[in-house]
Amino acid sequence: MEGKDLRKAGLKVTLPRLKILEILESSDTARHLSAEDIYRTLLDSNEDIGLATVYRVLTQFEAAGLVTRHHFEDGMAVFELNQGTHHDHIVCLDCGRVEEFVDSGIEERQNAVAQRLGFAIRDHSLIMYGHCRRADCPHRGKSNKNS
Amino acid sequence: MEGKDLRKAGLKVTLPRLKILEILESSDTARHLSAEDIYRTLLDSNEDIGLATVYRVLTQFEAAGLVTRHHFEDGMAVFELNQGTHHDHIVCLDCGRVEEFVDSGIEERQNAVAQRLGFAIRDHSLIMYGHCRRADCPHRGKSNKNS
DNA sequence: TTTGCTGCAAATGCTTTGCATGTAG
DNA sequence: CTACATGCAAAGCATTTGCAGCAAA
Repeated sequence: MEGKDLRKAGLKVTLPRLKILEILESSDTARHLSAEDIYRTLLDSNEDIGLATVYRVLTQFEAAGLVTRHHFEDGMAVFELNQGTHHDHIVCLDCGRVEEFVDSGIEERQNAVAQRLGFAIRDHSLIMYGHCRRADCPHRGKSNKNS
Repeated sequence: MEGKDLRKAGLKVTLPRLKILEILESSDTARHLSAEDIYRTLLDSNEDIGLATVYRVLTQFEAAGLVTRHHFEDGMAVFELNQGTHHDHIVCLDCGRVEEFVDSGIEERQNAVAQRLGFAIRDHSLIMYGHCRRADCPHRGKSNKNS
């Protein structure tokens, strides 16, 4: 299936890469996984894949444009499958849930600002942090991520 | 002078803290320093202050609201003296220069988005990365910071 | 077969911490 | 004098890398 994507990226189609791709695809709700998250998921699936490989594969995927790496405030990097559409993020400080959004107005004004300051923008990152109002969000003060 | 700020923050007025505060204040152009930057500046001033202390002091300053910690893409954290006014950042990928800006339109739309998604925003971070067009900016591919 | 991939363990780089000493209040 | 600060060295954590063995094409 998505072995094609790997080929196109100049990467051999191997089990670790397919598995990791699969995990990134299947995580519908919280599609923003750290290397550790993915590693643990692999262990749970009885896959014998090392953490170093997870990092290597994710780095390669990033270089190939398959995934994007984000640095949220907690330090640990999270990876997200690229679906072509650009979007920004809003992170719940209580439950760690991540929502995505696009606001064309924000995008426009960003470009205007960049132009005014004489910058040729190559990339940008907008992340808002706050408290969501979902019923299942535990307001425990400290964030507890991964489901 | 700013010993007051320290007192108000519940921190004893010590040489390391004053010196670090001073360094953060005096860096007019590139006011976004990493712990290492500050440490080296201290060494250059023949101050005998350990790197661990720099980190401890900066962390305390952050907790006290005196400085803000930013995580730009290169991983290393940078610290900026808080001057009350909120602003976002645009970073040059070539020379590492950081410009600050505020766009009320962006702020407004951010709030609108947050409200629409049911989030109570506590904080946000908008950073743009690009190439500036300054004469003294070396387009050397890799970023070379500190003056 | 040949090149590239993997696992493991060791190394890295930034940041934090334990502990004995020093110093502000 | 007492509590908090500091310096140093060692620890911690996420991430990267070296290397010998393995697997895809």
